[in-house]
Amino acid sequence: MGVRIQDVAARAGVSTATVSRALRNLPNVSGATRRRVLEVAEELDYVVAPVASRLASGRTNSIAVVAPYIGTWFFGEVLTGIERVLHREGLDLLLFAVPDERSQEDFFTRMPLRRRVDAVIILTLGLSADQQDSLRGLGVPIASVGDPLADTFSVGIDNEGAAQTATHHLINLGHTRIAMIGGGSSFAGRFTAPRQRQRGFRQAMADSGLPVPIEYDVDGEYTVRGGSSAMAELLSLPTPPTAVFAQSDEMAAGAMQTMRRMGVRVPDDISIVGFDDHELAEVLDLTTMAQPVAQRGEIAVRAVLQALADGRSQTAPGRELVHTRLVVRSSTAFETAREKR
Amino acid sequence: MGVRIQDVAARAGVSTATVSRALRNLPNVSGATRRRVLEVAEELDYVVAPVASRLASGRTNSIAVVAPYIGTWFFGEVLTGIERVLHREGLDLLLFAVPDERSQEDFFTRMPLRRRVDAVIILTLGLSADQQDSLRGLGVPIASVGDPLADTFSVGIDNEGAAQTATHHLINLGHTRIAMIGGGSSFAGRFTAPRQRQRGFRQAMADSGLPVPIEYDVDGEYTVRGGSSAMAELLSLPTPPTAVFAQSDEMAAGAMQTMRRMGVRVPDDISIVGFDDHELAEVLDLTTMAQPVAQRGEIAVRAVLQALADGRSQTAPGRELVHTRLVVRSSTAFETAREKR
DNA sequence: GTTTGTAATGTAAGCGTTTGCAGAAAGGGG
DNA sequence: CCCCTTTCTGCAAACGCTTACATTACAAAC
Repeated sequence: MGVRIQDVAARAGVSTATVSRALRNLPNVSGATRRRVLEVAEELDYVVAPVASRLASGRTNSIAVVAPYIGTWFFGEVLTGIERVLHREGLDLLLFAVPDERSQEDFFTRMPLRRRVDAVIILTLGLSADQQDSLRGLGVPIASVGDPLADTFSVGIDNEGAAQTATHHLINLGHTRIAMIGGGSSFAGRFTAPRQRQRGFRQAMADSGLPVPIEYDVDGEYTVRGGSSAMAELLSLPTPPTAVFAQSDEMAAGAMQTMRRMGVRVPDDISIVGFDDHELAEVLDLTTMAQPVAQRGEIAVRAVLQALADGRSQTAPGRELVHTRLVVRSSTAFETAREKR
Repeated sequence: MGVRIQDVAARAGVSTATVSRALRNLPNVSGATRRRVLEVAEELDYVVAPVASRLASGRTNSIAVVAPYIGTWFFGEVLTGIERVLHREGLDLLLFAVPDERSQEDFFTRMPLRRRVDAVIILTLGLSADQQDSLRGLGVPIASVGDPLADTFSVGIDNEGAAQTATHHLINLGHTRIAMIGGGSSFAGRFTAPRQRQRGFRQAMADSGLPVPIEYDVDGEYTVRGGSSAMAELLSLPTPPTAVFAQSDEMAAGAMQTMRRMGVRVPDDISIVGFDDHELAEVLDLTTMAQPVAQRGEIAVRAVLQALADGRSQTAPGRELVHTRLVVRSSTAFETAREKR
C-alpha cells in the first residue's frame, strides 16, 4: 500500500536517487547495487507511484485516443491495435469519445487533454481549423488515423483509389447501372472518407462513360440499418441498379438483407461490393475492399512513440498509406450472365 | 502552457489556497473573490495540472476498465456506456485489454493498476481466487459487468433463465430436435456465461423431456465465423436439428449464413434464436434475447462513482440483474408448419 | 606519489497542487 | 463597546518522486 521509495532506499542502504535510477535501468548504477535494490523492491512489493513520478518528471506516460465512436467494428479494431502496442510500452491509454458534432465542439474547446497526456491519436475525425489549432496547442505529438493533419503524421488509405477499384470491378463485370450507398451529408465535415469514396466512385463511372443518376447515390449512414433502407430505396426505383458499391461492409450487409427480403438474388440479380473486410464479409461472401484496420492503429502509435523517444513535440509530418486490396467473393458476378428482368 | 496556480493567485491578488478552493467550488470563498479568481483563470487560460492535483490530493480521478477484448460488439457497447457517464463526471478512462489467458495472468500478477486508479470495472472476466485477491488488494472500489465478484457490486443478466426462455420459445413452437451453438471449453474459466446459458438450455430441454444428443451441443467460439462452421457441423449430422439456440447473435449470423449457403431456409427448414439483440439481429430478422448492454456499463460506473462519492473503498456488495426479453422476429416458426424432409 | 578522469552515489531542490491550521475580518448579541 | 461566532483567507507543509549538481572512490597515467 504505502511503501515509498525512501523505504526501499533505507532498507537497501542507498539513497532514493540510486533506487530511482536502479529501478529505471539508468546507467551509472553498479551491478551489485542494482541487484540489491531490485531485491529489496521486490521484497517490499514496491511499485513507483505514477502520479509522483509524473509530477517530478513532467511526463504523464499516457496517451489519449479520441474517436467518434467506440462501439463500432472499425474503431474497435483500431483501438485493439493501439492498446496492444501501448501497454507493451507501459503507457496508459486514455479513451475519449465524441459521438456527435456538439460533443466534438465541446471537447475541443474545453480540451480536457491539457496537461494530461504526452501524445494524442485522433481517429477519423475531420477537424475544423480551430480544432486543429486547439489540438496543436497541446504541444504534444499527434497522429491521425484517417485524415491528414497539417504538420503531423497520419496513416490512411487511398479512399478514392480504393473506391475506384471497387467500382471498376463492377464495371469490368459488365455492369452499367451501378449505384452507391454512402455516408450522406449528415456526416459533413466530421468525416471525409464518405466523400472521397464517392469521388472515386464517380470518377470510375465517368472514366467509363457511365452515368450516375442522382437517385443512384443514396445515404446508408454507415450502419447496417441505414444500408438496409438505402437498398430498399434503390429497389423501389423504376430502374433499379444491377450493381451496388457500398462504402462499408456494414451497409453492404444491410443491403444484402433487404435484397434477400425482397427476393432479389445476390449476385444473380444484383452484385454488391463492400468496404473494410469486416468479419461479416467473409461470412456473407461479400466482395469487398480490404484494409488492415488494427494495423493502422499500430502504425499511428509507433509514430507518436517515436516522437516521444526522440524528445520531439511533434510527430514526423507525413502520411503513410496502407494497402487496400479487392477481395473477390461471390457477391459480385457478370452482368451479362444475368437474366434481364 | 506553463501557467501555474500561483500565477493566477498573484494576478488575482489572493493566495494559491484560495484559488484552489475557488476553482473547485469549495465553500468558504466569498462570491466576489470567487468571481475574480474565475475571471483571472479564464484570462490566463489556466487549467489545473492533473498530475500535481493528484499527487497532492491522493485521488487519481481515473478509473480502469479491464476487458478481454475491445473490438467486439458487446464490449464496444459496454465501453460506450461507461465512457459516457465517466467523462460527464470528469474522470479519466484507462482502458486495458487482456485478450488471452496468458495476458490475463500477466496483468493480474503485474497489476499495472496499482497506485494508478481510483476504481476498477471488470468486464465479463472470470477471475481466479488469486486474481480476485490481487484485485481487491488495490483497495479501491470494484464493479463487475458480468460475473458476481465477492464483496463487490456486479451487474449481470440471468443467463440461465434467458437461455431457458429462448429454448422454451423453440420448444413451444413444436421443435424437439434443438441444438445449441455455444462457447466451448476453450473459454473455460475465463468466461462463465457460455456455461450458464448451456445450463439454461439443457434445463429447458430436460423440463420438456427432450434429449440433447452430444452432437447437438457445438462450439461456435462466440464469433461469426465460429457460428458458421458450427452450423455446418450440425447440418452434416445424420439427423440435423430443426431448431438452433445460438448463444450470441454473432454466432447466429454465422449459422444463418451457412444455412443460406447450403440451401437451408430460415425459418422454414430450421428455426434459430440468438442472444444479445446485436445491431445485426434486426436486419437479419433474427429472433433473439435482448439485453441492454450499454446500460450495464452505465450501471457499473454509477456503482463505483457512488462508492467514491461516499468515500468508501468498496462498492456496495450486491448484484443487479438487468432485464432480458425475447424479441421475436421471423427466424423462428412452428415446427409443424414445416415439411419434414 | 601526484594528477586526472571516470564511474558510482548522495544531496537537496524542485514538480504544481491540496489542505490542516491559524489568523483576520465581519457580524451579532448582550 | 466588547466578546464570541462565523466566514473568509493565507501560510506552509505535505504528496512521492526525478534530476541537476556535488561528492566520493578508484584506477590509470604520468
